[in-house]
Amino acid sequence: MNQARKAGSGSDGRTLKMADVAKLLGVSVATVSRALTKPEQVRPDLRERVLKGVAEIGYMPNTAARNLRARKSMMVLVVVPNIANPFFPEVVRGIDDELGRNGYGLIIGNLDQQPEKYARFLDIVQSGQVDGVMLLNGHIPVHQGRGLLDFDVPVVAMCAAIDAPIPHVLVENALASKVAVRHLADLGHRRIAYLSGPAGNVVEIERYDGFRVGVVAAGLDLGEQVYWPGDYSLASGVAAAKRFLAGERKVTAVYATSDEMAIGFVKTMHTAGVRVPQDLSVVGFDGVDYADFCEPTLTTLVQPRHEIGRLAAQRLLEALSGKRSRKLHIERLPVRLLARDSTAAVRAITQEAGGRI
Amino acid sequence: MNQARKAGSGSDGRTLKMADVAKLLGVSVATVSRALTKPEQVRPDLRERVLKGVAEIGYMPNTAARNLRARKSMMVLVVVPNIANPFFPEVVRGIDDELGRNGYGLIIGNLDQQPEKYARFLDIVQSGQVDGVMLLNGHIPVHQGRGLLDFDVPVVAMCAAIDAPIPHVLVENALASKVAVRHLADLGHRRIAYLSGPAGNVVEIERYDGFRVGVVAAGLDLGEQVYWPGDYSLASGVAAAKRFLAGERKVTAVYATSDEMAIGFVKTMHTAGVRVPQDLSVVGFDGVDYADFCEPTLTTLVQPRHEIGRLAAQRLLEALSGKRSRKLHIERLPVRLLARDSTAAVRAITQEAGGRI
DNA sequence: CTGAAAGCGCTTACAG
DNA sequence: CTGAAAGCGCTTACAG
Repeated sequence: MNQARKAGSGSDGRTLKMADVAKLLGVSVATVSRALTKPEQVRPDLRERVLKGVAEIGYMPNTAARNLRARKSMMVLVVVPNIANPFFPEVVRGIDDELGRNGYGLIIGNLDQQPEKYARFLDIVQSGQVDGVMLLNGHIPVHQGRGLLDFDVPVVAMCAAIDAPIPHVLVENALASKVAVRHLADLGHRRIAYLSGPAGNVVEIERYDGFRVGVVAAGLDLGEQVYWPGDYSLASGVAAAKRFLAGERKVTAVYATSDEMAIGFVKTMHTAGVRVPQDLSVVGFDGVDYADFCEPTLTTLVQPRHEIGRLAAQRLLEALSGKRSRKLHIERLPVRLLARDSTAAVRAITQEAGGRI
Repeated sequence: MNQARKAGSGSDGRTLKMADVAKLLGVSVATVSRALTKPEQVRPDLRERVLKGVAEIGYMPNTAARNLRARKSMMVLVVVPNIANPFFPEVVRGIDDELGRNGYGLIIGNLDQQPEKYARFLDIVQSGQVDGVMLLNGHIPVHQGRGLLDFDVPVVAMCAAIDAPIPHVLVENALASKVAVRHLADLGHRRIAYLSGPAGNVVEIERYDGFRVGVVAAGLDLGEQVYWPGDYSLASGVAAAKRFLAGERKVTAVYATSDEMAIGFVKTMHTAGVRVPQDLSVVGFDGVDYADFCEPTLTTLVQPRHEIGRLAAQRLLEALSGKRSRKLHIERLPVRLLARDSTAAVRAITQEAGGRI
């Protein structure tokens, strides 16, 4: 027999349970359990002996049994609108860092634009598989009369606001828009198109409001700015570009409220022979990685994605430990303008056109 | 009291358990359990009555209790090297589609280049939290003497080969390289640089082997081709570009074995004033989304990411149902060349240089 | 501080 | 086909 013994299993190959470990160490099951979960309740010398024995044996408690008895799962459900959107993974990493440090695991619920998935998320909550929920999707999961808030779990929202009395971690959307307008105005732009997010979306409302405030603050004429409808998607950026190309071209700059839209817009412009930033300056929003791969590299408003996740996870942990209940509590993180190559001064642009490369 | 009653809870607010439901419906707990998990064992009329009652009450069985008793979790661990790499989310979606259809959930283990995370993954397996494991990371998780294969769970590998007797779902790497070389040779390129993956990596070996076979098959001189070391990362593409710029420039085309490397390479070239495809053609590998956002859009070998995930999940399901045991079994999916703007004919290029835009 | 025992909420032989 | 009962592997009052 040169086959290695299975880790944490007896000579009969069966997985060891706590009773086996207790017998092996000559203590009670309760003592093993306490040494593992409430070490301060066991006398130091005994505790060390048990812990050392457990490590040597390679024992690991059964999660289902522990969860059943302790009535908690040490798992959190993270609802993401679309995991393929490059914005979210970094937020999830922030969540994972903070939650993992505290012993919690993640179940990622990828909504994938399929609202019928809400049913499964609610099942996960109702069946006790998670102790808390983090919503990045802007909505309370609801399905056939059942709603997430009907269950007794802590919930926090992030990235997108939700009309419910729960803690939120958002960014300074209005301020970010002001900064974008200021950046463009400083470059001499007087007429800017605002490429919007989905109508009715709270984040969108904040950004548009900030845009108008920024326009006034920069001394531009509100009546000369243009509003283009969009929905954050690449496709809506492409659509906006096509409408722009087909109509009068009064603006010299575009402020797109997502990088995806900005990139779809720029690509379509280039295909049509309109150059960015020579003919048109473009500002994006989010700071996704590929905003630095495209050409020109995209000037954008960088959201602190990791920090958003980390802070929201912290708020959930507070709720899990009973320190915080369900009530509206909005925190805002700052957004940073990262000026790259998609924005340039209005006049210099016209002169230098074609002078590059 | 206009507060809605909590779903699946009694008038006292306590969560309903199966015994409560059974009493409410006037049947035994066993019957409720069977109606839910083994409906064919219950007489149709009774079954319907129970199922209807369960739905009306809004009852959902406790997962921990079910897992403990049934000795399974209906969860699968998916080990991903780096979830922020845009290649993986689509593979994970393929897995999720197939596994979800069969009632399994996913725990995503993001390795994030931190091998110490293997310890946590092993804990997840050893504590019975998952029934199977899918490895996209090219390695068997090992930590301090414990190894994944020491546990009695089905394991399948995908995307990257692993030196262990388990099912694999890979792509036609060698063939893909041949196709890339053929594409470049058809455009008139005679000297190609091969930008490699990590040395020793089985997938890399296959791709390089296919490259050499393709060179010979296309009638090119093996001795005139160039090998550049890389590791699939954006940074290694940038590094290769810098070395290329600093040395003799003998090649007219580059075959990068990842899109990340290709994009890093092209960006660095452009910054230095070398144009793609006018001065140099570039082929990538993977078919990530942003290969279509960069400029020029990247000619690349598209991997069937969703299908890789789906097929591998299917193999795991077979193993979970006992139809398949742990043994080496490699399946290969085809890779498709998607010709875009980063490759062009050698002669036409030189003539047209600068003629664009 | 430690141990014996109850019990978390299910599933599944077993008996009828 | 249905039900009564054992038991999955832990944690946690409770007693000492």
